[in-house]
Amino acid sequence: MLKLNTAQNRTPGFDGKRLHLLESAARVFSRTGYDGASMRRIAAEAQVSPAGIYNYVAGKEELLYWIQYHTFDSLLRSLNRSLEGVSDPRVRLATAVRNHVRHFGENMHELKVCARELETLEGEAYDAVHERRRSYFEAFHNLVKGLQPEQGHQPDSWIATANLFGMINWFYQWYDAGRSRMSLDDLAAQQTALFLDGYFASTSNGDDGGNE
Amino acid sequence: MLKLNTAQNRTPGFDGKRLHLLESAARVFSRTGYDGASMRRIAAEAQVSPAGIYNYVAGKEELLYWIQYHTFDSLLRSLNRSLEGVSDPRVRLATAVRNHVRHFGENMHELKVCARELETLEGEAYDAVHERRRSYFEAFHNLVKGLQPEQGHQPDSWIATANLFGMINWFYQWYDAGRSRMSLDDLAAQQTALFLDGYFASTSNGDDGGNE
DNA sequence: GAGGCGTACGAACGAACGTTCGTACGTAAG
DNA sequence: CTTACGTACGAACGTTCGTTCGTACGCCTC
Repeated sequence: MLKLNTAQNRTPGFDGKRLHLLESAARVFSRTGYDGASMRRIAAEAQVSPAGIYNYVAGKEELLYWIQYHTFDSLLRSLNRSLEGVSDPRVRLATAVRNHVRHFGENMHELKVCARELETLEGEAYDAVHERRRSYFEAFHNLVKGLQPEQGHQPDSWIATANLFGMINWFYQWYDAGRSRMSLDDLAAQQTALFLDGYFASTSNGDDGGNE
Repeated sequence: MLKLNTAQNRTPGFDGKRLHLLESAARVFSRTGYDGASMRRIAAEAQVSPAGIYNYVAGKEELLYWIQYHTFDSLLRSLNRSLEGVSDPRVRLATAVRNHVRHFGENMHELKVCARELETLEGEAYDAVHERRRSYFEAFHNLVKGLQPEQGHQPDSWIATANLFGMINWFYQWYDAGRSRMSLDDLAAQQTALFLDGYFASTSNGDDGGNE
């Protein structure tokens, strides 16, 4: 199961075409869901014949796998990059949330697929994506734990992180990038403030809650 | 489209059997998604023949419709019931969250379907469910707005409510009722405290943030 | 017993699914 | 020019889908 399309003799432009195919698939998946999306529709979206898809991926399953793996991997990568040189715990968390929300806004289709089809893959493919996802969550969990260096043990930090993930993942359900008057950065700041200081403090202050 | 199974001469037990069918369908939908669920599997889960389903509903679409409509409707009903006689704004919000989380825990399948298949239905069916969903959200929005009676206008209360919904809706992704050491009520209290006072205040206090 | 109706199911329908096969075209190496 | 190979597609495969049809059984009313 899940025989990946291994490296072989390729034509220049192969990678670019496969990337284009993955983007098209992500669009269709985000619109109709994984099961509701047909290879024929994906092919039409990518302007290829249905059979032509199989020159670039081994099957429908691998399309979803690459989309999810690439998304979590690049999320994690850009997170680590944006955290470089930032030391204040509150600012670090704010940076992470901003990175997440920006990534969401710019790759709405991919992340929608990642949020909705978490349990679709099975076996090795699921495990591989799960590992990246877990790493990303752990990164956030560490940021949350880092908020309180004075306390040795914080039993609820895991659940607090899970709730934070709820806020920053659920917003794809209601946020419309083109139509909203609020920018992605403003939204991220508000979510950070809400998590750190709660609704009262984050709204009675004019700013985002005091992160430097 | 969406011709509902109108009231006709029924046998006693008809409603009970249909309810049982809806519960079976909700289980299958929550396991494999709407598109991934086949009528044959739903029939097997309900211990009926595939053709027998059509004695109780007009089709697959109506199964999802009834599940979603009934879920939001009973959520809204139990919310209003549990708010009776509660006046303190913070306690009202805590009550609403507790009601939501309890309902989630007791009807995991149905609410999972409601969270994941929000955009599956179309036309009149979607509109009917959407109206119930909107009413439920508005109820929460009013509770949030009620937290600050002294301020006339709170522009971000809508977004804050949406973020609160993120917390209390996303937890089906990680909460395992049977395996978690935290009760549903404790979780609800923690989520309320997190929303009201933020991570610092809600965890440095030992209690749930001061409700009652 | 005869008739009507609600309920149940096996069989079958056309449609759509993911995927494979055979073939054709274009290009780079021999 | 010939050969080899990556790329592309139309056609077709077997399977599964949601749904319908015809029929049979059980129960109530005459």
